[in-house]
Amino acid sequence: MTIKDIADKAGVSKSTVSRVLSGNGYVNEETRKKVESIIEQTHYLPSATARSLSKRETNAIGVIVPEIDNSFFGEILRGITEIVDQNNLTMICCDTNNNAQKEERALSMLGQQRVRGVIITPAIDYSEPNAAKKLRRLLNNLNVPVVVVDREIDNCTWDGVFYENFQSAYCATKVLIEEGHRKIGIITGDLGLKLARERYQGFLQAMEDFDLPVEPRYIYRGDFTIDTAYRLAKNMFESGDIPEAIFTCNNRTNLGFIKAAREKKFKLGRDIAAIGIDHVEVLDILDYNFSYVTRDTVEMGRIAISMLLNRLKNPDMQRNFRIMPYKLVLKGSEKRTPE
Amino acid sequence: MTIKDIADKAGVSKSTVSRVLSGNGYVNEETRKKVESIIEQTHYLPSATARSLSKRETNAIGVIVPEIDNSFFGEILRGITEIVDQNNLTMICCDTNNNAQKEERALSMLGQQRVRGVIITPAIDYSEPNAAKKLRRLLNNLNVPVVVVDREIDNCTWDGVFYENFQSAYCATKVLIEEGHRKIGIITGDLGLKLARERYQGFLQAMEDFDLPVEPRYIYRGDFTIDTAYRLAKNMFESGDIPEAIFTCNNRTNLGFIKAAREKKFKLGRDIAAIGIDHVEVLDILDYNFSYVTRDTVEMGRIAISMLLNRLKNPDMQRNFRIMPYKLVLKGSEKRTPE
DNA sequence: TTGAAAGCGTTACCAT
DNA sequence: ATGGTAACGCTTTCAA
Repeated sequence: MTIKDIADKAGVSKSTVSRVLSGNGYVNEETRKKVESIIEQTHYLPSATARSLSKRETNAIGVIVPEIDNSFFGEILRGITEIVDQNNLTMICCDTNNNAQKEERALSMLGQQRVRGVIITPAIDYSEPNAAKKLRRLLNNLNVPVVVVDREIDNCTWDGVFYENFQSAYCATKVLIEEGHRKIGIITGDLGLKLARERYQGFLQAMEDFDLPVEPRYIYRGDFTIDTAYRLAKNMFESGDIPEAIFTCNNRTNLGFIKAAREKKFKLGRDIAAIGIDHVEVLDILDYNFSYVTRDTVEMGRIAISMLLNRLKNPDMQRNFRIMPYKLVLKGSEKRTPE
Repeated sequence: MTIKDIADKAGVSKSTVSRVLSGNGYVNEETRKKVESIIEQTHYLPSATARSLSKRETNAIGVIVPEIDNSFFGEILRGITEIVDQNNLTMICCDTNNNAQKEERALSMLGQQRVRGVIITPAIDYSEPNAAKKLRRLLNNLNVPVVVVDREIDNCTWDGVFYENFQSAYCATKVLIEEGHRKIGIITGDLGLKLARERYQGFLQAMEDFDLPVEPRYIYRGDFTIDTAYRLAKNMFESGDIPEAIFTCNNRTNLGFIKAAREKKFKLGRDIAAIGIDHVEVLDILDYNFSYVTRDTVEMGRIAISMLLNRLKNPDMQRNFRIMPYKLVLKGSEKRTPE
């Protein structure tokens, strides 16, 4: 079923059908009705492929996430789809599983699909030293607008939505300090990532500003995974040398820590104080007493796609660089009050 | 940058370039090298659009989920992307937010994109009476293989991956019964959905088989949302007429119930027994004592996409209809042992 | 207000 | 082993 078939059935030319389809150009009311009814009857759907080729432009955008089954990205995707839908776009979605090689293939695929733009949260790459450079080259090669989400790419000029990493970490640490804790530890993220370093810096700065010593033995170097955070926390609890308070640096790290604490029968807010970065929906639902700083993740998705659309409309506008503000949510775990 | 440009630079014809690109047909080793090096240098990426138009076939598949930010679907998508990636396919992803109208538009979009097949978990639709019929018509109109996931569509013959709804509910209920509970309640899902009815039936059958009376006042009709389950459970706790054990029918319902129980200071496994359907990753991580029956969700995604690929290869094969087996995971909440 | 025809970037068939 | 060319299903320009 092609536009030609419709034209024949309606006794008009392809051009006319094309006009009623697109709404561009003049077409007699009678013929329009006629054509429309035939389209209706036949359930004709125009080929986006042919249309794209002819117009030299698709209506697809590419989205690359590193962990599609992480609720954080689920929420980002929810925000993106809302607006994609409102604008009659098509979302091509890729999951890299935090693997740079998969990311490269995804980028190549999106290039071949001639997407109008891409929204990306880069994969964490441990092995490759100049991974950022390569990623920039690949993205540049696409020659379309890019919006970077959450994880910055060094030395790039693309639009992006990020987070007040330093400030939120500073705030979280300050909360612990103001509760009177002195021996404060941190389970960091992968310090190869800028956002992890920023969070770590926020912690250090707060400690310094309040004249508290940073004890190296209370710095636990994690990698943003549940397993590592769990292992580090478990070792900590078993070591007997336990800080009064712990700051954990993302949703996975929060969970790894909480798991270990539960296992070791350390009750948050009583035996040890704790605060983290990022919310975990289920903990909220359960009114679990874990305090944290967080942001509106769904909104981050909406902002990312909006930036992309704006850039498409106005390619020369100045760089959009949005930093999501943090919100502090206290649930009691920031305290340490033996019952 | 088109195939023509590459051909010119290499001093050969488009045909030859096309051959080295696709690997089909003969091409001299020397010229191949030459062409390949030019492709390399210029970062040329062939147009999937043009290719699709010419070959009259895309390499895209469409995936429609009702709640992209629900971890259940996050896991399904993870399974799908794994295999999509291995097969050099493109995944176009749509979220319907459980809205039939959005679903309809998504289907139209996928039709225009000429996807090779679609994997769908239909939206729940409360208003429309003959929604199933309409959905079948829309899917039929696409004229491509369909794989239905988790939520059945009445009177259809498409391949599908579902769940042992009846059996898992029966098993869960039996666990409660064998723990010695007599007054057993249920928070159902939306009984407009077949899978919710099947789970309800499983409950009823187990009660009957063990000669236990089903008390209408302990049948709480939910709709698979956290909020409704929470409200129902809260009312139950406040009513004073509380069953000894409760069976909850999906991951959202589990959470709504647990929330209410926590709020009312009812400790699972001590003050009230409980068991649910579906796992909640975070509860597992925390070793929360909530018992449930569940399935391998990521695997469901893998199975769905595999079915689609098989059907594409062999259109006439008999219907694939896979029922995921349930696994029982006991964590203590099935008991009711005052300390 | 309508139609004819060229063109979009590929593939595939037929010659050579 | 390579090149020429028609075809894929649309849009768009130009002419009528």
